[in-house]
Amino acid sequence: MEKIEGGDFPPKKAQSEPAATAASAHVVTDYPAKKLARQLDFAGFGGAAAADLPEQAKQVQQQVMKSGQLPVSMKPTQMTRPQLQTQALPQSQQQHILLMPMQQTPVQPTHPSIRPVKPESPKARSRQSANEAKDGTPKKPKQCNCKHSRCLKLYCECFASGIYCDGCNCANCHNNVENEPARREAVEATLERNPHAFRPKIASSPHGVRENREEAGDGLVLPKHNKGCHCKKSGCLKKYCECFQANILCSENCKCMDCKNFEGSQERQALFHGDHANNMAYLQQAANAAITGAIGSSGYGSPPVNKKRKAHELFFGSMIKDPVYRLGQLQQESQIKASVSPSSLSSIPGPRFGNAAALGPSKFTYRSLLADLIHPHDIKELCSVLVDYAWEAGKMLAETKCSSMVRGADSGSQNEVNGNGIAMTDSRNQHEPFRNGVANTVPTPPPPPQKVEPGTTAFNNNPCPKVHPSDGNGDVISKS
DNA sequence: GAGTTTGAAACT
DNA sequence: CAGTTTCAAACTC
Repeated sequence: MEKIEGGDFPPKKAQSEPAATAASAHVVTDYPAKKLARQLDFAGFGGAAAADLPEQAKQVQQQVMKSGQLPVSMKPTQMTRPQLQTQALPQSQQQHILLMPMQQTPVQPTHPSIRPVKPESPKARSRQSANEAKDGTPKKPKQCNCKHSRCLKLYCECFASGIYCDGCNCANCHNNVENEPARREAVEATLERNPHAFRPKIASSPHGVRENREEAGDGLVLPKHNKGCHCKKSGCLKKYCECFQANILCSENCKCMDCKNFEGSQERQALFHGDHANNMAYLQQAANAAITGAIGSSGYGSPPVNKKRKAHELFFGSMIKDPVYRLGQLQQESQIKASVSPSSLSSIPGPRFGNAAALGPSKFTYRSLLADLIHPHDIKELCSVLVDYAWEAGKMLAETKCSSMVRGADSGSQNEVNGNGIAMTDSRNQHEPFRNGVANTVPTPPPPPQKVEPGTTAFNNNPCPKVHPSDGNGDVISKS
């Protein structure tokens, strides 16, 4: 029995039909007639209201509705970090950005949700680089393998990310230009079920993306899963867990069982604690994240965790079992360490070092959108240069300090940090710039080394409110 | 590569 | 809202 195209959605075994043959005129008839005006909740992360969009955006929408593609030349009126990221994308990636059907509402082409890196789906991220051409040419960030969803449900990473399937291994795909009407209906249906369906899952804060981790002096941003995970068996330490996959700690939003994805978890630490001091993958990863952070990552953004896994393996080989994951975790810690003064570190023993994840937003991204533009050796060179400069600066500052100490005034400046976040009085840091993995010298965003105060939001936000065995009462470190 | 496990999404 | 089913990714062998 052959039903009208789309009439059997979800398509039970209708995979014989050519994906691209469906005439857009009569597609998907069993979707309830939804309110077409509904807009993707891209604004959920601070996107402008539709009415606020400039005329330019409307023109963009019109263009997109015609082509199904986001004009690369679009000029955002309010450049935000995600926007910058989008613009920084190679055109080959941008071409895959597509806009959700919004018949009456202008597009918000600059919202992170429509970035081609599929920030929304951690799953998508883990395979990102696996889809890069061997020559390094960036290709579609991911390839789904959907068989039954026609790539018109959130099961499909492409669909969930707001991009067309292209080169995927999916069957009976309707997530393409040829089936735009069907796709549009699917989007509407999805939004009907969940207005936030296309909203990023990982937020830098409960209230959305924030430009800087120290924004408004509110301490560090603590990214967390908007909905939280519901893991039962994975302990939230496998990529089944969206939090884990996004490389963030489980939060109070989670309803997981037997969660081990919390700071202080020995199981979690066991996953990424290892000899990484000279791990090039780690170095590259951290640098990558640092650059991303500097360029601008919206927390949810790319945590990209994994999908660059294969690329990393290509670059560095299988130095560790799961380099990407470990890298992310390691880098997370190293940035934390780098951002905290040595004295505060030394006063906090090991795993009890409080909410480490809360201290550093590093987990935001493991794959910079510039990753396709900046090669690892570039990063290495940059790091080398920075190391040199940091070294020189450190020496100069140390000399200066010595001078002032000789002059008699300084009685104890052990906690001071230089502009690069390097504790100048800590000889270990002076001589081992990469001691913590990467480093103090990785080009981290300008924000000077902040001294993390336990009283900050980050500290007060126990990522996992549940009481964990190894965490005692899940308390936070009290500075006093 | 096939089969299993897992948890989100979809459905009832 | 809770329970169940479906789905595709992650994982294992």
